[in-house]
Amino acid sequence: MSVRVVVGMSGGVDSSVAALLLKRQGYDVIGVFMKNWEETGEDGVCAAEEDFRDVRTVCNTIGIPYYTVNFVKEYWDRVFSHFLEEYRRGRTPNPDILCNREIKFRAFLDYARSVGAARIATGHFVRTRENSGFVELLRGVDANKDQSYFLCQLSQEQLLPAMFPVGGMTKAQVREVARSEGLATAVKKDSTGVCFIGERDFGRFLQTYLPAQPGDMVDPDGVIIGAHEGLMYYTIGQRHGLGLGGVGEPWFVVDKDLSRNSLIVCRGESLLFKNSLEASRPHWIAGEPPGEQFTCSAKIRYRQGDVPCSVTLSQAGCIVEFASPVRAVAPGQSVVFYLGEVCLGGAVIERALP
RNA sequence: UGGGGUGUCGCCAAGCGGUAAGGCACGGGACUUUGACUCCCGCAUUCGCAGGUUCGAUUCCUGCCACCCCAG
Repeated sequence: MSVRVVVGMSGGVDSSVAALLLKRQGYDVIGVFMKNWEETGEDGVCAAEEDFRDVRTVCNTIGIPYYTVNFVKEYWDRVFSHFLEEYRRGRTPNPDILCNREIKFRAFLDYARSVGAARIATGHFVRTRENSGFVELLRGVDANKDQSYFLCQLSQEQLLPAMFPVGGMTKAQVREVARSEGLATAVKKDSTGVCFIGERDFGRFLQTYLPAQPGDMVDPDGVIIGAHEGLMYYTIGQRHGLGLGGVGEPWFVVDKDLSRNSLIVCRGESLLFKNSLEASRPHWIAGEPPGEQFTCSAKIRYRQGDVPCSVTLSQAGCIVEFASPVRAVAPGQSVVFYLGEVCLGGAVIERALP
């Protein structure tokens, strides 16, 4: 009896190929499509329906059974409500990091076990490696698609049963395998936007859940130079959508003043560069931090090169000091730590330090 | 109602007789499993208005209008 693996299939190429590879390797593969969001997209079309059709087609091609599991309530309770709360506080959350911790590698893992599977797999571009009894999370081989940033909150318990069949491949190789095997998703465009929710007019999307509170746009000296529609619509480092013209360099959001409901903007980016930050609730994939104080590298947003830094654990969380300034430290986003190829874990950014 | 100055795209701003630079904003696209950033493309047949001179005017002249400044 071969080992049963439940593959989380999104309807995209990566998870399609992940399922295919596992099947080839002789596993007892079951494809499962997660439905985590109810509403239809802006065009009125339910993208999830199309995605499930693709999952069905691909599973038929590979020759594996497929099912759907509904985590709409779990997603709302454990991910989306927190997402809204963060925006309400004027912060910029990363729902997908939470989604991985709470849904894809928790609710989904529980589900897999309930159907007799010891392991789960996804199409994430990451790798794992066993090192003296621990599972390490490694960056994906394709540096351009590495998704370890999004998995920074996973624990040993979650990583141990996880398999990432495409983590050692490049995106081009994944597509080539899909093409040569005749998988329906071979040339399907990569999905973007919040996972399970998709590409949206973000302002309008937020507006349906949170009330907008217009206020002033002020420069660093406090001079009012415009009006904003609601602090939640902007994030630190943002340039567009401010509607501010005039002389010289473009304007950027450099800070938010919640007490005055004002958006602080400035011409040029110089004020956006910071040397250190404070983050809360650090999570270590190994279960323990490397030390009370240590050096590593870190990135403060997805698809950004990591910068050498030193991390010092503190009462509130940790202080991260960078070797070179980082641009646009945004509270609510995650700072994720790396030691070479190994993703150590991450913490939630609370504030930039001067 | 004496003097001086200025009126070019939503905002700045080149241009000074030869047939409207550029930046910001904005729109579209690319990139992207967050939000952002970035990149690419687009964006004034028209230069406050009306006349005149000229082969030809945003550029010269006249008048009018508007705004600004200094005087009062």
